[in-house]
Amino acid sequence: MPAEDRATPKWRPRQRTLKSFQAEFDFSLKAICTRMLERHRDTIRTQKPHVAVAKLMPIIQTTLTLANRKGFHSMSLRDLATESGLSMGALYTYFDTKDTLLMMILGEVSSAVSEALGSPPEGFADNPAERLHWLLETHIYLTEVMQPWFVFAYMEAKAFPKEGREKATKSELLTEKMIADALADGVESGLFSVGDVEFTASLIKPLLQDWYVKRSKYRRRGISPEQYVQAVTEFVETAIRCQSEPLPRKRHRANHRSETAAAAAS
Amino acid sequence: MPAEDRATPKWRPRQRTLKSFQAEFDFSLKAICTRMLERHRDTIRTQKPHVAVAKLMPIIQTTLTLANRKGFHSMSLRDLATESGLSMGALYTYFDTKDTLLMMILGEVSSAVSEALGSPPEGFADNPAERLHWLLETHIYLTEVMQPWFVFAYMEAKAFPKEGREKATKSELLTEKMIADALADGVESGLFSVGDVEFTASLIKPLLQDWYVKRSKYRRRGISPEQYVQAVTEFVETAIRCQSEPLPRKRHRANHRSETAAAAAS
DNA sequence: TAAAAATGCGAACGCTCGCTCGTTTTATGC
DNA sequence: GCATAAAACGAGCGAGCGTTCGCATTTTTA
Repeated sequence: MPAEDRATPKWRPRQRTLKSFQAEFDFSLKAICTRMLERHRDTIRTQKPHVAVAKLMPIIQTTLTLANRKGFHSMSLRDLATESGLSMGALYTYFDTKDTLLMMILGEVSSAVSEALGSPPEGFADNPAERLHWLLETHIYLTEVMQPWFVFAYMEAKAFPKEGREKATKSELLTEKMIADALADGVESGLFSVGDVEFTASLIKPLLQDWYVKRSKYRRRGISPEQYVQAVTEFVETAIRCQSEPLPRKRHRANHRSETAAAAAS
Repeated sequence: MPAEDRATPKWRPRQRTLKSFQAEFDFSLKAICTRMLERHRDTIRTQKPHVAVAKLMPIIQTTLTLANRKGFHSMSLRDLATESGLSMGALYTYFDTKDTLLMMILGEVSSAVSEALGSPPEGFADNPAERLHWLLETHIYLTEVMQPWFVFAYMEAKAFPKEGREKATKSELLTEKMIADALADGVESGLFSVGDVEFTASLIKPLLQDWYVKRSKYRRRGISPEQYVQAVTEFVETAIRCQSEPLPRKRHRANHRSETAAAAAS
């Protein structure tokens, strides 16, 4: 039951959906593993690209599954070999160290963040609310598509070599900075009423993280990515909206409060 | 610079502080280890209570430090023995298994949650806003006082034996349920405007978790627990407030928006 | 102060880990 | 269809893990 189906008063702009995001970016396992191969031609000893990608896919897939279940450290390479249908020796043609495997995954996560969030559509200069909405929306759709990757990065980053921690931290701060910038924009143009934009940005961030860290909770409740986008946007906008004037936004529906209520009630 | 010191218009109610929370509950390391000993007299082989508590303290302290740095699994008992100033053998008079050590810590966390959040002051029946405020405040102060414990529970719970996971999950759901109840109360009395109370509660939760999971971030920014309480309360209340009538609350200051702005700006 | 109880100690054990390497199997080119 | 290169294999290595246990040391008791 997509939100678009219900009766709506008057005018309804086209909402960006998970599907439209997926049409825009290719974050499929295959695509990611292809990029991964390109970035690690030096450590991956397999010559033929199509063979390498074909084997990388189950390796990475299984790694994410096992590591997210028990922790990366607790996942033994023997388990990984068995589950992914390879031998111990074969694994080592795709990485030279268990830590390298970790870094390969972290690298794809942070580059995915840069790619998806790094190039916002133009024309946001005069519309901070829409810019903020785009940020939240894009982040949620990205982490939806790459959920196990982001959980992995979130849970394992701190435990590991310095380089990995820095990569994760930098990626996190980038997101927070972008939110803060959008907020600052809105404050400047008098649309938002925010005391400390950076502090507020750091309150918004956990709302985005919860979507992938606690994904199963929302799945259990039947909350779709689109519904989550709407709820978070609304929650945030209501909290930061300048009381004196309402927030006009092209893409947003008029009577949004009661509507989310209906959408959210499973 | 506590909030109480600044000039304030007219009437100012006494705000609950971290200090007043600490006066109410004893969640010092010593107190927790004492409770821990009582709960595990069967597995702790040391006879004299004061000896047991005296040794438990460095053991637990070190465990939290090392596990939060590298992960519980990656922390070896040899490291733990060295850092806590005991021998391998001595460790095993305080727990019979590494997993037991984990469970002992998880147990204290979940019982601390029950104790602190389980008995709200009376007189909230007719004031949902204050009830919600009390919940957020208490949770934030509790996790401030026991920060390493909560980080430990948050990061390690999923990786470990079924019993541990269930304990953590149950504790989490309890908190969420309490928030949802307070929200439902507010909706019923017309003070809050919330579509799905459970969904909204699950959006509020990550705001509470962020305080201890990302504690260093807020420390770096010079945000005090009191400031965080105020910011989160405000953020949430603004988002859920029923537009038609304002939220009257005994303990809240009048001009709170601009004030938080000042407080939050380091 | 000597006997007894409580506690601390750390080498040793069995096991699993990440990782290597000589061999076997599969794919490619002529 | 054979020679050669590419890839997969899996037993074996040393290291480090959690855990044990007999004995040394400290503390209490009488």
